[in-house]
Amino acid sequence: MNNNTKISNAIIRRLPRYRRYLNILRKRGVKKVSSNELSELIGYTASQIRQDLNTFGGFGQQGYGYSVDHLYKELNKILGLDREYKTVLVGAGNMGSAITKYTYYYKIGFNIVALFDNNPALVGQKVNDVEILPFEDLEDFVRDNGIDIGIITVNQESAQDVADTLIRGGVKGIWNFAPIDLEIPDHIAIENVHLSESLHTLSFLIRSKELEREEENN
Amino acid sequence: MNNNTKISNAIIRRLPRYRRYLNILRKRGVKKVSSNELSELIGYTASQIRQDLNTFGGFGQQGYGYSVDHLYKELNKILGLDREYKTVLVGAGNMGSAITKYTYYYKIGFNIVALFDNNPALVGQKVNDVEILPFEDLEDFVRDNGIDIGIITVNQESAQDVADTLIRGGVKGIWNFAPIDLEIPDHIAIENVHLSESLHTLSFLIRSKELEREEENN
DNA sequence: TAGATTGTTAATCGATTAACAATC
DNA sequence: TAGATTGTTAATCGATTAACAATC
Repeated sequence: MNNNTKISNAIIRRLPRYRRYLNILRKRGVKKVSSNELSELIGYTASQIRQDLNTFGGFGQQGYGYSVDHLYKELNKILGLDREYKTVLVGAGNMGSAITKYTYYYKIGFNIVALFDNNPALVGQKVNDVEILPFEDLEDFVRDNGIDIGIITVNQESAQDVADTLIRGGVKGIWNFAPIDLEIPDHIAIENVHLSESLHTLSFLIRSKELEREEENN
Repeated sequence: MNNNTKISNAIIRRLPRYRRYLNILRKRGVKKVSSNELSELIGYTASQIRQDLNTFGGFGQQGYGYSVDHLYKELNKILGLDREYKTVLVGAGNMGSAITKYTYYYKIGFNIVALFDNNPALVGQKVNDVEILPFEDLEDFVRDNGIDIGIITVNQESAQDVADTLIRGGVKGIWNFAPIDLEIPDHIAIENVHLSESLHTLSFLIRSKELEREEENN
């Protein structure tokens, strides 16, 4: 299925989006969808949609289209959403709490089983029934409980140390919110949410559109 | 400078990263840097770095390299970070509060001047000295105070309505955290932070690396 | 001046789109 | 069977890399 051919980053970024729209269709009770209909909905070309899906398998039926339900399930499998991930979060500050409540609310297989912080004032408290434990317990906890994912919501300075600890404990992936590019061995998955860079992108876009308008007025 | 040639999305996404690394060098007191040194640091090829920068102007000096300080300042200008943005946030829940405190902490020209929520229990409360106002005041507030940016941290169902209201009020850009693709007129800038899609990407990467390992063992 | 490194053109690579044969 | 739509190959487009002349 994923037959060792490296999937390009461009495709990977589109997959969760396909899934999201398929889910919408599914909830609406739509049974089948063609690449053309999907194209109108999602905004990618029909050709691209067919190409993308066909890197993973032939999920459609010629002359008919795609079964919404089937394609949705296949996308879940492709995305690895057909299983549970045991997750810990490190850095139980504002962002950490918000993320904890967020993943709790949208619970979809990412089960945060413990929070960690090195602030003694926070240790022992709970966020959504999840206890905050001291940072020094992190590595053992990860190892003993077979934790799959570590979420990093500490500051820039501690982020690499936290990542190293999580990896020593044996996590498979890291969801990083610290504004830094972590050094990570090749076999560990990493996904960054760089909020300030996102905000700077918005700033760039605002400025670009202002410049466009100025030029139009010339 | 930005002379109406459309900047590709690929380049735009790299710009904040350049800025981040230039800032690191600047703080270290480094005065000059070559595209080769930058390449080792950031991980893009030297050629790409020179290409990228030259879409905005010739910031370097042949035989010497780039002045860290000058390039950093130019990047700030390019990114529109040489000004202040008046900002409001709509949806003062967990994520909203966290984002408010976050931008407050990293304050870099994005000044959140008011929060909005339609929950009467929240209205009147404060987050970091910023008051929570009732949602029905949003449009007038945006108009009367010349708000530039609206941050959306409400749920999926209300997000489009919030966006419409912000746009009627006259914002120039929207930073959207709701898991939906907003319908936005062309002259408004939009930047999405789709956390669940980011998490799904991580899930995909974890699964991919597992598959890789399995194949190696065959 | 000689050495270094940019700015920029040309070559390559990869991703997207178009086209159409296969087939339901 | 005829019509529709996929799966897939071929053509195009755009982005990245390589190369080198310009120049500090």
